[in-house]
Amino acid sequence: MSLDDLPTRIPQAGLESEPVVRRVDRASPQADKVTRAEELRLQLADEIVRGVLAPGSGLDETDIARRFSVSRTPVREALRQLVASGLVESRAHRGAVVAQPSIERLTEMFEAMAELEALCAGLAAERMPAADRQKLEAIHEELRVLSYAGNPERFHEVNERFHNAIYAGSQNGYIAEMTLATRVRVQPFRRAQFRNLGRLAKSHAEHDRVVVAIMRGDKAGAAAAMRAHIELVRGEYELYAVSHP
Amino acid sequence: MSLDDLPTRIPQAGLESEPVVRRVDRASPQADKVTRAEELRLQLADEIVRGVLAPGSGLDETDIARRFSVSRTPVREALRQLVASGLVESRAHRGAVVAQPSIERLTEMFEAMAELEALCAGLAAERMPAADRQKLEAIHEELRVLSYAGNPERFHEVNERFHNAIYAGSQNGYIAEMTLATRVRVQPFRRAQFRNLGRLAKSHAEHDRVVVAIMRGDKAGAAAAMRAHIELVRGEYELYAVSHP
DNA sequence: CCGCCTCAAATTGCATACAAAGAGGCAGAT
DNA sequence: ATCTGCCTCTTTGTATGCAATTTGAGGCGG
Repeated sequence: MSLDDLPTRIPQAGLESEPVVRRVDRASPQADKVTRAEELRLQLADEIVRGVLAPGSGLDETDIARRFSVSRTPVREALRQLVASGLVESRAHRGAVVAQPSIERLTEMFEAMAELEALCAGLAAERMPAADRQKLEAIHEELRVLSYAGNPERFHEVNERFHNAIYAGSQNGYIAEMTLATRVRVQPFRRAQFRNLGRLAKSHAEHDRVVVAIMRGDKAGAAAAMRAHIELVRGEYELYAVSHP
Repeated sequence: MSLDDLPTRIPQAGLESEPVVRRVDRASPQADKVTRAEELRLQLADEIVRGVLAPGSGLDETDIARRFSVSRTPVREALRQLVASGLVESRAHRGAVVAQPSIERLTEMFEAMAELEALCAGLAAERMPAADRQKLEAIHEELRVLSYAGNPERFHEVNERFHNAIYAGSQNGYIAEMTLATRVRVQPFRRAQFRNLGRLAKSHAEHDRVVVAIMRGDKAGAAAAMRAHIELVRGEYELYAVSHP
């Protein structure tokens, strides 16, 4: 899977509850798979990540098939892929549900995310091409402005571009994908992230230390700053208390 | 997926070319899914990892279905999961093949593996329970003996137990799974690893530095030693030169 | 009164039939 | 002779029907 395949910043679907598969017509060069299973996978992943489908929700194959006007076959394939990606859990003959990791598991995922993001930041400090460093600074500046404007929605969007830029800066697509995948899997549990506006400015200040270290080529500093950032961010989250059977 | 689900050390299938799905009757507590798709997934993953199915080999759905005496449906589901796990690549209407990453991609995967293993080793140095440390030392000792005996087959098996023990020592299942998954994905390209027996002793010496650091609780030392080990190991591999379309 | 066993309903797993999309070959034109 | 366009054939994608398994409820026995 490429970085852009993951459903992190899929265009807002609005509030249309039309039970129709939304065409994912992006201008990407390699026109993607146009199979129903693939569209379903993206659609369902999007809904899970955006919280439309809450963790623990049942994913009845027949229901979903009816909802999207397809047969159960592509639904099953989409669900299988979502299981493999970690967004969905299923047991044989017992149905599938949106993944609902235990608190311990979530803690592990956050720790992994901190380490992976720190790794990316450190590698970026060493290797990021000058042009990309400038772009990173531009995004960082954009975030500064947005932190004043106080638009959590838009801040969240640009914030993801910021982190993605650092993943790419690692110059290692495999690590970048792992990191993004982890971010995506944690996403459903960080819905309330930028609710309080004070967080925006704090976040920007933390970012600043990361950016400065990367610009300096300070590998250890960038990694440490990013690790600290993620750990602080983690503290702000409302981790849904989930009980596990 | 749990650590044990991954097909790293699946019991030898021998040379029986019987086209019958082998029952995976392990004594694990939670009896696994017994669906044909799941058995196929394990079987195919095993064959890919063991090199029976070489990178680039075509995976014809109908052929596989005939070979295992099942319909195409479970075959398709197994293939989809393998695609998601990275062992198989497929394009719509064009079939699936055993993943054949480019040299650049393989290099990325090795770097990721080095970093992940180093992370695990560092965390293990900090957190590993005393009992598990003793088990690690026991495995390490076992490897020492095997490095004299000069049995590459068995050495490889115990070597995996060694690394798995360190993954587990991180006390972070998510990171452990990522690391193992990466190791599995690289596996098809490191077949010739322990061909020359001199490598066994060298490998044990490198392990020794890792173990000593972990026992000391020396996080940075353990990480550095493991990173060095993986990078040395990487140098020994014959990376299949693959051309990419 | 509690627990176990049996049975039925619902849901997933699998098989088969059909549709659609690429790939390759052949023919005709340049 | 070569290139291009069409046609066919192979392979994958989808739909639908049937089989198998789980699970809950109800009855029977202790």
